Amino acid sequence: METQEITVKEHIIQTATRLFHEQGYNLTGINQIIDEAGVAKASLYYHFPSKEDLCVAYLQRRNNIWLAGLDGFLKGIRDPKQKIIKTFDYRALHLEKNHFGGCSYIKIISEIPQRGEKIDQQVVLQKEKQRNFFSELTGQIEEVKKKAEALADTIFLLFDGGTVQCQVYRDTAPIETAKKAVIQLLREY
Amino acid sequence: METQEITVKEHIIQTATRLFHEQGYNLTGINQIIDEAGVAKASLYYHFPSKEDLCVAYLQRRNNIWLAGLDGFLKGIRDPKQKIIKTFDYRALHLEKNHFGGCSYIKIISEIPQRGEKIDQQVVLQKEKQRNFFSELTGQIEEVKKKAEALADTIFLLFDGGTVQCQVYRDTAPIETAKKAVIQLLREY
DNA sequence: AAAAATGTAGACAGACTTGTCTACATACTC
DNA sequence: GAGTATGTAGACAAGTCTGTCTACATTTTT
Repeated sequence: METQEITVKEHIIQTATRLFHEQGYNLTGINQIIDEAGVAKASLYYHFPSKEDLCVAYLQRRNNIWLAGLDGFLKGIRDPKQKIIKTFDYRALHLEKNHFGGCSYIKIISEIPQRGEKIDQQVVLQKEKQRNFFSELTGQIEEVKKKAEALADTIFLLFDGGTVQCQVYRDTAPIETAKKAVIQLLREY
Repeated sequence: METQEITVKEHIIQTATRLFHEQGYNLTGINQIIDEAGVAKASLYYHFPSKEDLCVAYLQRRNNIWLAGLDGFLKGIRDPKQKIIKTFDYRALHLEKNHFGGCSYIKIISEIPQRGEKIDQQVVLQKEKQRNFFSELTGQIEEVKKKAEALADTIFLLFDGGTVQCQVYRDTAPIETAKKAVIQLLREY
């Protein structure tokens, strides 16, 4: 386990991530996951008590990877305004790479309507993390201090709006439009 | 048939609408629809060749009702800017009434990943109708003429962003924030 | 060397799914 | 009055689903 970097558990999550995102959660069966991952069913249920728990792990991991990748993409940029704008470029690349599958979190709560349960809680948690990313940056813009939270909210709306419309139209145009709107918004300060 | 206003077919669509929106498309079975509608299975398949076709009918009907209801809500308002702003108020009411279930079209393409098929085409069609609603109004704002399309795009981004975030947070706050951003945007002209 | 952790392979239960089919009833049109 | 359209009731096929279980293999830790 220490010798090979990728464990069976990790391999299961990676396969589940791909399938959940490409086909959706409800249309992806446990049997397909173990087939494509090349593992035994007992191995999946050894690491994850249920499909629901596997989904929670997928949601956590996905945002961690997104935020880490974004961090690398923004490396070297100091200006918080530029960081915000560049985040939309990263989003465009990410959406294209993921075949315009949309936002994992919005997708999953569209499939799983039971509110207050594990998956729902995880979605709210991860979306809050995404919002906080923007509000930390708007808080660093000197001229804006008092309106930092409201500005972050508006940027986050454009971010999610762009993401879901890219999903609908299978094109990066909406997120590019969102980026332009954000640039305009930041120019006011 | 002519005597009673609500036909069996209509009753099926209404029940499907409620269930598709509350539980999601994939988690709602044909059997549940006919049980709750109180109709026979053969009646459903008499009016709709398949579940997919029922879904298309649901998507069409839903936007027609939304746009008709919106039209009534905006009756008496002349100023296109005010119409746009009031649309966000109507959206808030609508989302609350529908228990923050989000946008039917974004939900359904999150569940059904097969692009290019009937349902997918219907989603793109209805989202285009929604976008056109805004672009017709921005086209009526005298001062803005040349930027009308770009302005409509930004408003539509805020509209969808607000809608999906209301779904995540089960609160009208995001669509209210979107409304404020739109007001700010329109003040520039 | 014994024990615990982690793995494979696949049968099985019980419940669900969409769509087809038979058999029959009612209502409206010609 | 015959024919068509629309309706009910429910069995059925053929497939899917999640999760449990048995039986056994390999690796790691104690």
